[in-house]
Amino acid sequence: MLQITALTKTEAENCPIRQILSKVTGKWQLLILFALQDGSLRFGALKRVIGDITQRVLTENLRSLERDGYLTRSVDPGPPVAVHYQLTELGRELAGLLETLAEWAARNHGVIRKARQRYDG
Amino acid sequence: MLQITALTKTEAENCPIRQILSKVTGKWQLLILFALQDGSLRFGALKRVIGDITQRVLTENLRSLERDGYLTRSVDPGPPVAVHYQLTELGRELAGLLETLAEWAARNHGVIRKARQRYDG
DNA sequence: CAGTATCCTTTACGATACTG
DNA sequence: CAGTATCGTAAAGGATACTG
Repeated sequence: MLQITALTKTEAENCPIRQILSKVTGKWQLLILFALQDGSLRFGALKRVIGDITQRVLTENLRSLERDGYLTRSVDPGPPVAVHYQLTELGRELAGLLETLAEWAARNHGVIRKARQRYDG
Repeated sequence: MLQITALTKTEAENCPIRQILSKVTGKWQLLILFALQDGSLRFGALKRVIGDITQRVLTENLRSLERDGYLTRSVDPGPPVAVHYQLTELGRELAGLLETLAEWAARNHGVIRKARQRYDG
């Protein structure tokens, strides 16, 4: 098992596990992976499914996920052009793990909300 | 299952699952949970174990995790004072799930690094 | 349709100094 | 020892306008 704590600043920057986990960080990557679990989607559809993401941010996050190999981007030159995004096997694996996390969150959100109220009071 | 996509901006802000997952977001919460998995630690020890976190940021993140009920803070008034942080059952559950994720990252970081090189080239 | 470009705000984080 | 206070930086994100 690789070490991810007790690291100096430069070690931490080069830690591959931290780099990967930092991708799950951020509001959007997880939601994008979820949205693509049922099959490929075009840019516009993806934007509608997620709902509250801007075009610029969606593009940014798609590029980042594509770079790491979680999804593929394929252009069907029209006109009009149609760009399809689809999870890779790696992306499906990660999406599955994150879904476990989301299900846990769904089961426990009541408890957590109460904890917050207690702390704030 | 609660819905976490296709939400308006205000729905998203009130989505309990998104709120919980946003806690895993950020560089530090996950590392703090990991550091406390083997038992309680004092503030200073926790800081040393993580290595590259500042005092201010550690405090901030500990308060946030305490607020959600993932850990408890107990003060042993000295002098000198000693403050112990310890995972709750909820915290241990979350830490376990995140460890699964970290192990997956450890197994796949080679593949991901290669994907990045291909994309950048 | 699927983006870019620009500008702005917010949030996280870092560095350093100080304190009961 | 375990913080708080203050200041500054950087990255993420939001809003809006424009384009092949």
